[in-house]
Amino acid sequence: MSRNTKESEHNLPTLVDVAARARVSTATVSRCLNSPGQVQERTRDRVMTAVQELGYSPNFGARALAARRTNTIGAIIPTMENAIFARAIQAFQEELHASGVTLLVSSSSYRAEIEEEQIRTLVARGADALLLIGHDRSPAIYQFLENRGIPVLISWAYDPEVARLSIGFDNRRAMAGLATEVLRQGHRQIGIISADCVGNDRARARVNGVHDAMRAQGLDPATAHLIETHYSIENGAKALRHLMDLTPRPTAVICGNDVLAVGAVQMARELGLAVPGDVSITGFDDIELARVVDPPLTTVHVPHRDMGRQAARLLVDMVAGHPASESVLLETNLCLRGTLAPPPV
Amino acid sequence: MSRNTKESEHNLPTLVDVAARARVSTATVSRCLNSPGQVQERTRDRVMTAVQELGYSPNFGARALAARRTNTIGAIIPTMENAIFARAIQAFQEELHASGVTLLVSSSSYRAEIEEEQIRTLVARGADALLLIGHDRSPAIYQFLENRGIPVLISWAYDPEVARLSIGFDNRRAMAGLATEVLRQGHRQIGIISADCVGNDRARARVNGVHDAMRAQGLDPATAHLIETHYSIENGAKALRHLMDLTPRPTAVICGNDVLAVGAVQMARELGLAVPGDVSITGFDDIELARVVDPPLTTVHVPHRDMGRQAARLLVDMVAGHPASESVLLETNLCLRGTLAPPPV
DNA sequence: GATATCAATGTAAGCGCTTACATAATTTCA
DNA sequence: TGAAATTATGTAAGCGCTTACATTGATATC
Repeated sequence: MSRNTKESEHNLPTLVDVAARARVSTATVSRCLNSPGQVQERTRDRVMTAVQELGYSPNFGARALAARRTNTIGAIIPTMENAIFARAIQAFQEELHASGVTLLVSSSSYRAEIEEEQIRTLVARGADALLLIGHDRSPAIYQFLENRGIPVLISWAYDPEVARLSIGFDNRRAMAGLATEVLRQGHRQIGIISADCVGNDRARARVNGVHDAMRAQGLDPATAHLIETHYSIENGAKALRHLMDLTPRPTAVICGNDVLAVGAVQMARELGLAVPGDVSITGFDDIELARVVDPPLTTVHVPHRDMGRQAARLLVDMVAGHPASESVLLETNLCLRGTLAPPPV
Repeated sequence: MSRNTKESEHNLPTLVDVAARARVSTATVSRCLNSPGQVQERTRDRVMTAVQELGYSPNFGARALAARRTNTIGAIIPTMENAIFARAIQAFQEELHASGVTLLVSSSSYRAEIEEEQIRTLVARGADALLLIGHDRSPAIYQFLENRGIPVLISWAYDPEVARLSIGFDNRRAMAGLATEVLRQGHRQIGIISADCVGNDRARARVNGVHDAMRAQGLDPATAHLIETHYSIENGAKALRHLMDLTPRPTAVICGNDVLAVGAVQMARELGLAVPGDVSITGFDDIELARVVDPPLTTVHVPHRDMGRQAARLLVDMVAGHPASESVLLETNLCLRGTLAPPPV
């Protein structure tokens, strides 16, 4: 590229310009900006005036290059379109902001290869640490992060089996709790609508949770009909229609999240089935939708906002060299609402 | 900071390391990475092997500094917690990704001063262009962006009065259309629940739209009771309760968005009022919630996803030096659903 | 009054990369 | 076969900042 050639070249003011205008060295300007205490008030005023007059603002790349840190934390979530991530990330960002840290977010559309690419991009951009969702990803990428010394915090999952530092809830146990309640109410024919379990440890754990509960009641998990699909209201609806065509027909449908469950509830209504009279339906997450749908959804409440906030604090500490000694387990609680009742007689 | 002193110092491989290992110059490595065509296959293989073996990945800051561009576009939205922004941003990102551009998003919590700070941060980080929501912001910040030669696209708004390039819909006209329908059905006592109009041109335009429709029917806009509040289901509910205490009581409540409207519908139910039998309620945006609530919300459909996608294309063109010649107007359409009916007799 | 101490500022060496320009190696063609 | 044209690679000068270390000048201490 030709330099200083294009007419459109915008020559932004640099530290040197500010220094010249304020009649000080670049070092002094830099100090004014980074540790104002070190410089005399008279000088500082002069510098700040020059900064104002020139409309100077520091170049992040240069700063990162010279200082070797960015005060930036990256997060990669599967999608912004699910309120749970939006909510957690919002809290995460607010908390980071309070610590003077900038957040870089990307979403991977639940695609592993996109996520990997984004991890590399964020690292290249100098993210000091990363927040990721769930454990499932290639060892290579974990190795990459380790080589680079980038602290990583896994969220949305708490799995005692995995050593990696994480903050989250026990998806399996939480779902087992809900399923136990479903069984307690007398259901024996169970349908499950889940996200794709491959590469999604949270989804898998939730399905396993249902199976655990069944086994505990002496039921064969294999009798639960499982449908895997992408998270969306529409897919939840389709899956329910499919389940309702089965013989014997499930009297309770346990969904991997609220979005699927809402779709299921709507389809049930469309099919002329009463919820929970003809079929019980449960969700997971407790998003706003859950209370808006009629009847309100029986689901598992997950403290998303709290998770986001705490994750921010943990990561800031990790960057500062004080990693938490162990993973953080958050509690979920059952929200028994209108969509669950005993099976029809 | 002491260099090479801390034991924890992670010395990442640099271009120089790769060059040494592949026995070529740094220029060649750089070329392999940026314009592989320029380098002979044999050499390239050697370089790529070295890159692999060292686990090299380029330093973004250094690259931006040297190349003077970042292939990054920034976006600032009011909040991630409203599905409309999440949805648009998702589409925006997908489209940018296809053009090899990285997206940096922040959310400002609807606070002007936070937004300004974030604009400066994004610019300092080298964003090649910016996507912003709505027109309302200080002239100083527009000046700042102009000085820096940063292309800006305003979204969510199309206001023929404003010269700035934008993509969006005519909030005022769209809301006037909905309000006209409300009036046509016979409502004369109107309540309005809006977001805070100060600093929010979209909210203001929507309120004005209602007023326009009233004037067109020979009604005095001052008779419409306006409540301004933050967007949330809860606030929508509170506002409705307030409106229902008024004498004369509004027979129709026009809400600034679906979130408020959903809150209003729920509160109506709580108060034992039938919707739309006792009171009609309308929203704006057509988010998923609108169809989930019972009865489904009469609202205005806005093509969020489409707006995000097109915004990405426009911005990529702007960065490439081909700015669109004029703002893009997107069409909205009325969704007449269950919450609107003639007033009780 | 000379010296030690301290605060304020300046000097200049990089940080890791891209790219204009120089040079070397290869191909083309008279 | 040799000069010209073409292609592949190397050299080195920055990009805009931070910061270790050097310098200066003022104040405190003997």
